[in-house]
Amino acid sequence: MTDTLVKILDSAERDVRSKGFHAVSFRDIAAELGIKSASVHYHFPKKEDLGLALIARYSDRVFDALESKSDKTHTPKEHIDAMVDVYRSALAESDRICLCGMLGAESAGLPATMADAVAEFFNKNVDWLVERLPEQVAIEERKARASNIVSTLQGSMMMANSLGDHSFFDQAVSQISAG
Amino acid sequence: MTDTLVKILDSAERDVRSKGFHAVSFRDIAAELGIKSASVHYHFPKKEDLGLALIARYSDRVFDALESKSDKTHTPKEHIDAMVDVYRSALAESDRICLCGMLGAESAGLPATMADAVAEFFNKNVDWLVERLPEQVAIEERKARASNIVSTLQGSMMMANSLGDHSFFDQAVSQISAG
DNA sequence: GTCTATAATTTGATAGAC
DNA sequence: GTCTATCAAATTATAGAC
Repeated sequence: MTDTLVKILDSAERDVRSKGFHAVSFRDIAAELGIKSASVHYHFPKKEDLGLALIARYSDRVFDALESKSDKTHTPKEHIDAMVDVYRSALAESDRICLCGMLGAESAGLPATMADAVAEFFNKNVDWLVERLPEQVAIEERKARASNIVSTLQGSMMMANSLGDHSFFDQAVSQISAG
Repeated sequence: MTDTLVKILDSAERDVRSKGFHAVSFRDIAAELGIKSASVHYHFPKKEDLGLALIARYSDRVFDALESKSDKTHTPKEHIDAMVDVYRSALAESDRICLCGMLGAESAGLPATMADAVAEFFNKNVDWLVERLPEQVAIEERKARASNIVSTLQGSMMMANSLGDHSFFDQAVSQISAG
């Protein structure tokens, strides 16, 4: 059976991804698991500890999925498609936006350690793409294309969520060029 | 001199756009103006009232700026550039993301009236572009392009904010095609 | 319109029993 | 590891004086 720590992270991730970090309380999380808030504090003494654990786990999951989906692929187009699929799945499976999309918006109101971890997630996303875009394209152009793609994925997730229409995501990302 | 109501809206907008709706309190806003929270409640009895007023004012400002910037322009490219400029100015002048970008992320944790107003803002943004893209392009394709552009603007604002680098926005939106 | 005062609730967090 | 109990602070919101 799943242990409490994982259940706490699962519940907290759901809550943060739908309402934001400040709108989620230890009591909310505890109540969802049928335990007390003091038990949540046992696993994560400070809210910041919980936030950092959420970001670390989420980032690992995204990059594991990226490696897995692009395992046997080689072309830039296939790598772009892999990232689009990872984001699409994140939206479809949870009906929620990206954890770091939420925290990136709230950035200025978060502990600096969390804001830094979120920024690192974004940099890693862009870098992952830059390394897989066509070599013959100038590095500055590759950076621009990668920045554009990750921005589009983040923005379309947020808007699809707000509009209550997942097809908005597909519509918006359909315009991402093969580069 | 500016009256209190406008000062409240200005202060609240700054706070919500940097930390999120739930992270902002009536006391925060009052303290910034050197008044008491009860005085803020006089102008906006419920927090929801304040939120709705913020969205209405922000939306009006954006569409006024769009009309103004695209006043004497005619081509689709000029209209796209106008919208990019409006978003760039919103980021540059405030060092903050779009109010509705923040609230769209927090959507599920907001009063339904606010979530609906935010969704309407996004729909109006997309529609504004759809009406200005080339007529000869099929309507579905125009919708996809418009959705892509607004998504990219929202996403790149959020990421530029998280990364503390406004040039990220310029890099990402430089890829928006003239269509 | 702004204030003081306060109610009712929620929050992050801790001490200590089991 | 989970609980009860509790705290200090913060939150939305209201009543009523000025």
